[in-house]
Amino acid sequence: MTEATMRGKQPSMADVARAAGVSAQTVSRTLRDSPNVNAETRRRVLDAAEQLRYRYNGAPRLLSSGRSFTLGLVLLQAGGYYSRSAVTAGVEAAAGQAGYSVSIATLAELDTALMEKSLLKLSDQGVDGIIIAVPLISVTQRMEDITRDIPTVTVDGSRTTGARVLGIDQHEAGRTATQHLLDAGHRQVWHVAGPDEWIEARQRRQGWQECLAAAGIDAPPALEGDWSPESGYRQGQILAMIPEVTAIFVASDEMAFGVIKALRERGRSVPQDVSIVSVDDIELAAYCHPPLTTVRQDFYSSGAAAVALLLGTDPDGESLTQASLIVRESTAAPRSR
Amino acid sequence: MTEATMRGKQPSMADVARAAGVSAQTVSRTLRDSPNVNAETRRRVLDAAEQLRYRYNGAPRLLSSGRSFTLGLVLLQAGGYYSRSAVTAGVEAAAGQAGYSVSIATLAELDTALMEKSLLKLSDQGVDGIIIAVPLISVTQRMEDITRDIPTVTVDGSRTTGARVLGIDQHEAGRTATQHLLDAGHRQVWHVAGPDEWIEARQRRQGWQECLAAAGIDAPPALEGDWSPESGYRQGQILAMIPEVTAIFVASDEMAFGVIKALRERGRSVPQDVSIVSVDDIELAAYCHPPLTTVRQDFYSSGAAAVALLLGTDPDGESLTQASLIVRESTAAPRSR
DNA sequence: GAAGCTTATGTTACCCGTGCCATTCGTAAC
DNA sequence: GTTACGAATGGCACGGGTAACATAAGCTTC
Repeated sequence: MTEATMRGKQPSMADVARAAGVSAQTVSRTLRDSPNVNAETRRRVLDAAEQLRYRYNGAPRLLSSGRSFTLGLVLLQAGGYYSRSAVTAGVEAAAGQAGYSVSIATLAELDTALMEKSLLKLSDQGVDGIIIAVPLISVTQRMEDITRDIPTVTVDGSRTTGARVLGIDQHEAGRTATQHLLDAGHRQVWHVAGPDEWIEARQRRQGWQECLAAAGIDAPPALEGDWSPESGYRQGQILAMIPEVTAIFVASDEMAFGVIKALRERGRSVPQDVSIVSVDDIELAAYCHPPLTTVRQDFYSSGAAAVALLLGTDPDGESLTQASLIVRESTAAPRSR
Repeated sequence: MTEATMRGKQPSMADVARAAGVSAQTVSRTLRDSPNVNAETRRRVLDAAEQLRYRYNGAPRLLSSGRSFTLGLVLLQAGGYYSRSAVTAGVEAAAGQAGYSVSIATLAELDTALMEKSLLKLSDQGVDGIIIAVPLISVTQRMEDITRDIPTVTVDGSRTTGARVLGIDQHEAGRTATQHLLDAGHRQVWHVAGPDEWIEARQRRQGWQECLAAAGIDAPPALEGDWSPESGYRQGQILAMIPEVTAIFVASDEMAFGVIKALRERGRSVPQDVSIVSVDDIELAAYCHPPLTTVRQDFYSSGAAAVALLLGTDPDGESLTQASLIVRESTAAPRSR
């Protein structure tokens, strides 16, 4: 970068202090709403600051007090575009509300070294807290170190010693989806799961198993995708070849798109031949054919909740938004035989 | 094992300097890859840094040199989830490559005041550059001030005096899509455009008009959505009632989902009755029914290109990735009458 | 061998809020 | 009247890199 980012020199607290006829310290106190400032003095300071277009500068504070008012957010680059965006928006909104900025670190793939690197990078930036929205495949010593030193929340349910955990109850989502299919009259429910490293995926699968077990049904083997529609398509091709399959619980909407495409190509229509329930309720779920019956996840809120948990804003702790079933047209009673 | 490794105190450059028997300045030079450092000295410094687990601290640099090695990214919260994620990923990857961090600011909606607030916030953080990925509805003085002081790139084509502009040629996308429909034999092409504030939307519309004009066809009035599938659905309901409509160019995949749903509900099938071409090639475009013919946009690359432009990494300037037509099954020849 | 240049390294001031302590003043308590 | 105390404010050192300048060698060149 040839052109150094030469900002015209901004006024400092000292400038404001001079203009207001007080000391820099008083300016600092005024701007931080310290109680011991005379109302008249405060007014003079604020006027001067306004006059000079004074902009607060966080860097020295980070130097002297160690607080940056920045939160770090770790995301996975591939897949789950919708949920990623929504979580980000929720985090950023809640953080902004509390006067914090958000610095992001995206992982090209799930890899311990990359994760370490991202955490180090955030740590180097002096972030006051970290939100990890990807699964921790394996926790290294260095990761432990960082998450012990910096308050951390993981929103996918994996944990280190230090990190607190926030998660929508994914068992519930799995049970809800499966039960809906059983209620419709299906005798068996198949499952296309997410990657086993993701706790969300594991919990949804467990919820599915529990629900089947409660109904006295032996669960068939689960198929595993990677959240992408393409992986759903591949697993769907397999399921399409099994005549007994009449109901499938797919662990994400995006994979469900792929499953439906595969079924259609094999001449099995949804929901007449096969019913599908998935999870997420992405925006497009209502606009595909057939519109997806799905368990809604409120990603925006969980992002916001993660921030609240991190900053201690929300003393209630885990006020998790419940997953709710949205019934559309991808589910129906099985064809009577 | 020194006391510096105890919790709390991070070692500073001075600590490293002491351990390596050099001055702090030499440590600084070594870590910044300054050329004027003896190989032997460099080794000693790096060894000492390694030994002490030295972590670089960016705050003082921001103080003394005004450089934060952080870039700001302004995004719109709603809609366009896919493109937003992809742009973010591209920006973050390219920035990370160059040693920069990315700080995000999401706008709840397109609003001048919110935009100003976001820019101010980024400016306060001392970002070295800003990437604006939303349209500037109207440019205020304060926005001008900030974008003059801080290098800025807008990726949607809108501009301030200071900002440089990076944009995929959206005229071309509009022409390509429209021409494809004309080539298939359609005599008229309708259009569902994006919001007029977005330069992308305007350019796509212009491309469509130009293409029709070149073929000697009077363009019908364009309908306008807001990028959301829901808005596509509403406009689709209107188009479905017009018997002569046989071909529609939709300004985004997500709106196309809505248009197709509306057409289907009115008994008009795609592509037998109506052909659809859209823009973006989001991941799900290939997995809906019918799979969308669409003009691919490489958001990831444009995010990366924005960073390159900002940092001057890419001297070629605007090395824009071309938009390319992906033909799937939402287009066909019109029914012969 | 002295001037002139390059390379390697050190010294010092500075960036700008904030923590800590000192100071002043007014007032309540004894 | 003197002590005690809180409120309001100022003074100053500090944090950890970095720019700018200074210094000390090593090497050319005539």
